[in-house]
Amino acid sequence: MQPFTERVIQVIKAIPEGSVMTYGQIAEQAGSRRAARQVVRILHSLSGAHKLPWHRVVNAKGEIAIRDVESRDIQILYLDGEGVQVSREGTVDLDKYRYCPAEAEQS
DNA sequence: AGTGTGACTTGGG
DNA sequence: ACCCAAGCCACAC
Repeated sequence: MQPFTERVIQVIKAIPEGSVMTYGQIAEQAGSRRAARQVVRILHSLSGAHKLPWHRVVNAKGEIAIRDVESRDIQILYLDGEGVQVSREGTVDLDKYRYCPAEAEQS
C-alpha cells in the first residue's frame, strides 16, 4: 500500500462517531490538499474491504456524495444512528458535525 | 510512458 | 442560489 493511501485510511478511521469529514479535509490531513479525488478512488476500492467508516465522509457541501441510491440510504441510516441528523435530501450540517483533527489534538 | 478514472473542489457567470 | 468548466491528484491498466 502506498503511503498516501495508508494515510487516508488512517484519517478516515480516526473520524469519531457523530462526526463527518469532507473529502478535501481528508486529503489535506493525508498530506495532499488537492487529492480529494484520490480519496474518492480509495473509498471505491476499500468500501467493502477495510472496516472504514466511509459513511462519515461527505462532500464540501455536506451532502451525501455517493451516487448509488442503495448505498446512499445505508449511509444516511448509519449517520442517523450515530446522532448525525441527515435531511431528507441527504445533507448534514457541516458547521455542526464537521470533525476538525486540529481541535481534537488540543484536547 | 501514456491514458483513464472518480462518492471532489473551487471559482466565475 | 444554481449550474458549468476547469483544475487536481494518486493509482490502475
